[in-house]
Amino acid sequence: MVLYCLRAQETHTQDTKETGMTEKRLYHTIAHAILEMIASGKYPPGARLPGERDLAEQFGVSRVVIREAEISLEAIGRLEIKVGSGVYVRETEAATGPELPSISPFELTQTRLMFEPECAALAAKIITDEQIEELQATIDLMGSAPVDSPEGEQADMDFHLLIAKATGNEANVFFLQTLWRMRTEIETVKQVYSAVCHEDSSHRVNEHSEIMAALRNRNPEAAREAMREHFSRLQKALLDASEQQAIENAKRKSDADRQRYLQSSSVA
Amino acid sequence: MVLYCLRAQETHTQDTKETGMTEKRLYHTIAHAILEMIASGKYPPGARLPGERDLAEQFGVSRVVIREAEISLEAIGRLEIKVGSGVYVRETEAATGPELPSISPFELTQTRLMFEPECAALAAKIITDEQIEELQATIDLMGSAPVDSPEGEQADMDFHLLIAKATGNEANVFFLQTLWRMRTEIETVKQVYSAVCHEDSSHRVNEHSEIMAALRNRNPEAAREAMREHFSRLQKALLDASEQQAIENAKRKSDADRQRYLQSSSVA
DNA sequence: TCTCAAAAATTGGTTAGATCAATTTGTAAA
DNA sequence: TTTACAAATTGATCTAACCAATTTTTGAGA
Repeated sequence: MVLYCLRAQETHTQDTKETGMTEKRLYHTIAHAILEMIASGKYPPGARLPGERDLAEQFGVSRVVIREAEISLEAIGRLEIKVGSGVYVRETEAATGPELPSISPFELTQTRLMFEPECAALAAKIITDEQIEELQATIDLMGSAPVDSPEGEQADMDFHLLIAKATGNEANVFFLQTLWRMRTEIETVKQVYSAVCHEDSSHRVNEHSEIMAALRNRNPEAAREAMREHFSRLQKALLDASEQQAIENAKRKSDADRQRYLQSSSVA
Repeated sequence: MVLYCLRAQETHTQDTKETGMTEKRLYHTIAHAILEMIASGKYPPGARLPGERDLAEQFGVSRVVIREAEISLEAIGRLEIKVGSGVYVRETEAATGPELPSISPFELTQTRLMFEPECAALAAKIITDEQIEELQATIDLMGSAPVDSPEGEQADMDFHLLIAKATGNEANVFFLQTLWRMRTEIETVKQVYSAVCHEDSSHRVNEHSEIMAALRNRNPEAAREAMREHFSRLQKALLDASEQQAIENAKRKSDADRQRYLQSSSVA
């Protein structure tokens, strides 16, 4: 491998002129070589690649070229670059399409906090008895399913999705589905969410029940407020979790985040 | 544009620490800025971007960062880099974002009525003076541009998009863009909207100005209410238009029927 | 005046070396 | 054993060059 790449570098210009087959830019060649290293099984999904400095020496090129190659592979979802940690081989392969933006769990929760209470309020006005029954079923299921089980997750999604459907607006359904895709398909969001939901599940059933009650009474304001409370608490839980994860001077950041989000979500 | 990006660079570290929302790596920020330049229409498909050295100076970063940004955009097919010639905008464009469902203009407007007032309320709390200036520019532009002109449409979109950006939440920006895609890419929605906007444009500038005023005063409730009013009126206009259109369709149909029957009777 | 090849300017590609910031790891004190 | 701080690691960015491919300009010759 190393030999090949050294050769590729040394005879770089000639290769392109004589054969017209090898890549013109060095970083393309290197990117290709990195993909081959991964394909060879030397670096399985999740593994960490050697540092820029090591690779630069191995391939006999400058660090910049290594970086450019890794950046291009990151852009197409094959690598994940973590500052101060290293470069890792992505395992997803297929799931994460380029169609969703890269957002943080805080951003997702804030957007849900803005959108879903309005859905609940609208749904409260026109929800049918059958839909209320379906909603109740998801709550019962979530109460009996084990914590963190796929069934519990499914029930959680169904609850929110059914409320969107109860608005009778396909655009709302579409956005609710997209919000959920963000939660399950964006890697960083998925990790933080699942970490939080571990301790969070006890509150969830209660809060869903309160939303339920407001919908039963066809009370839009109460439904909106209950849904808001649901996500406000989740946002706080996320902040607490992020605080626990970063023990050091991340405290400053979390405090700033908390203050900002508490402030922004306080006005009804 | 340049102003925004310079700001992004200068306050880079602070941004990431205080909000946790903006991108951590500079070249991501620059890549995003380049995409915005393209989206603004300044560089249509096929056009050549300024050279690395120019962009580096404009954005106030080193050439390396510009290169990394362009390489990442090349990797996802948005740019084409030609050695010795320049960097060009790829014509692909289409198929950005998830596939849209088929919805009606009423559904779209209702969802905007639910979502965008919340964006306005949130933005009112944290919008910057620069962003307010940009917003005002879109209103001025819309006031001077001819009705139904592409410039007017663009200014309308920019107004709503800038408010979403002012929330500092990329998820909000994404949803706002998706809402606008629904308006422009779904055929039935596009037709009805353009029909309505013909008569509606006089109100639009006034309503945008009222939203503007609320944002200037950093008044979330007023901003929410003004945005609500904006879409409530639009919703009514849509209803009126659909009523008229239904009448016209009915008239046309009866005319056709009449003609057909007259014709058929004459033949007979 | 027109043509076309050589020179000059432009533009992306690469290198080297240095500094900064985030993260991880090692270590010593409590 | 746990905690807290120091040190090492690693990616991020900058500067200042120089190389190579391409485009533009120039000027001599037909």
